[in-house]
Amino acid sequence: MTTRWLTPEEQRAWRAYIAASLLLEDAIDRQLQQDAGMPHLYYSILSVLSESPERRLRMTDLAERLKITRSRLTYAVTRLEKDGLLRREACRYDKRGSIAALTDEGFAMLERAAPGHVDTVRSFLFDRLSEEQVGQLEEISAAIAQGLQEDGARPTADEVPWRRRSSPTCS
Amino acid sequence: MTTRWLTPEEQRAWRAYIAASLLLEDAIDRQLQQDAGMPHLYYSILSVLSESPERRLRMTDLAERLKITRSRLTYAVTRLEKDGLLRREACRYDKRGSIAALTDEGFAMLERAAPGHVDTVRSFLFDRLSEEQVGQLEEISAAIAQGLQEDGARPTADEVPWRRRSSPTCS
DNA sequence: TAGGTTTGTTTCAAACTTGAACCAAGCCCG
DNA sequence: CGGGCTTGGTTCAAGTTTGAAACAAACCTA
Repeated sequence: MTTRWLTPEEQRAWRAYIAASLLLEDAIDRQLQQDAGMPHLYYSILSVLSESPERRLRMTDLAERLKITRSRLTYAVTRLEKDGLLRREACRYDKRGSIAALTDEGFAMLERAAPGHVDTVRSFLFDRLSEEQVGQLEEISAAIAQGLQEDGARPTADEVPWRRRSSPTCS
Repeated sequence: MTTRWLTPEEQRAWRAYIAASLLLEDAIDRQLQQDAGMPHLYYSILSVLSESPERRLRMTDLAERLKITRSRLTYAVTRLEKDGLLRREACRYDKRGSIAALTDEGFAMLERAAPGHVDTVRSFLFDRLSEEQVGQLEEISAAIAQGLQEDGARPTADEVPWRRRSSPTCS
């Protein structure tokens, strides 16, 4: 079958999207690096932890929520642990498991950095969009993410949504 | 002034967006790495070059179109040059300048890789969106990008849009 | 036209990411 | 029980990105 190339509209959308996502991630990374000394992903790790029961989560669950590989998470957590912002704990129920737990220092850092971060997201993203567009963005993103989660994005034959095992947090 | 936190709608949109952009870039990177042996950015460099007059562009212009730093571009171009996919040429009009020129081999590689890449973008992005959503995505992206280009995203006091100097390609 | 500033590009070290390989520990089933 | 397969996590080398510093050529301007 012969390739179906992108229409001009799709071309424009694709390029605009690429540019926007690069610029946005860049701006956010820069702000957080400046004000909190860490890139966006690392901030997100702390943020997700802070909202989890007991402020702790198993590595795999954390990686899944953040949509990153375990390997990448391991590296990040090692750094954050070195900085004292979180601590690794053993999992009582599964001796293979390790749990990332936000420290008080980590929580404090988050509280300190959050306002600046939110301001940035607001001024670069939400201040530019109408309320309607915010809704559209969510739907579009959800559609994309959904497509990428289920099928062969990260090909693991048996990782089917209705069979999620979602191990308990061990909390 | 006290921080204006994100509304629940904004929260959802933000998280969905982060997840989608991570997953999408990941999938595209993986496909291109597999099929063309290079990450998405590197493919984009070749692609932009292929559409430029004489298939060549000055480093700074290239960096500007791709929304990346010159430093990052230098590294990428060095690698691509090593692979024989492009060549660096001196700029006749400005001895500081250097020009990246797509080689025939680079163009051939692009022709070989393009169908697979387009398929991927289509199946992970455009096949999931209605025609309307494609338009919305473009507008949203354009709005974001615009905000990030003009003001202090990359703070260079005199880099004001109406004073763009956009040096000629030396072609 | 010399000297200072700006612009175009590269370099360098430190940080981060990737993917494959590895090592346990759980699980399964004879 | 006792292998063999799966799962949770880390490790390692190679590749990439970052930001600041270095350099050189071009552009003032007095």
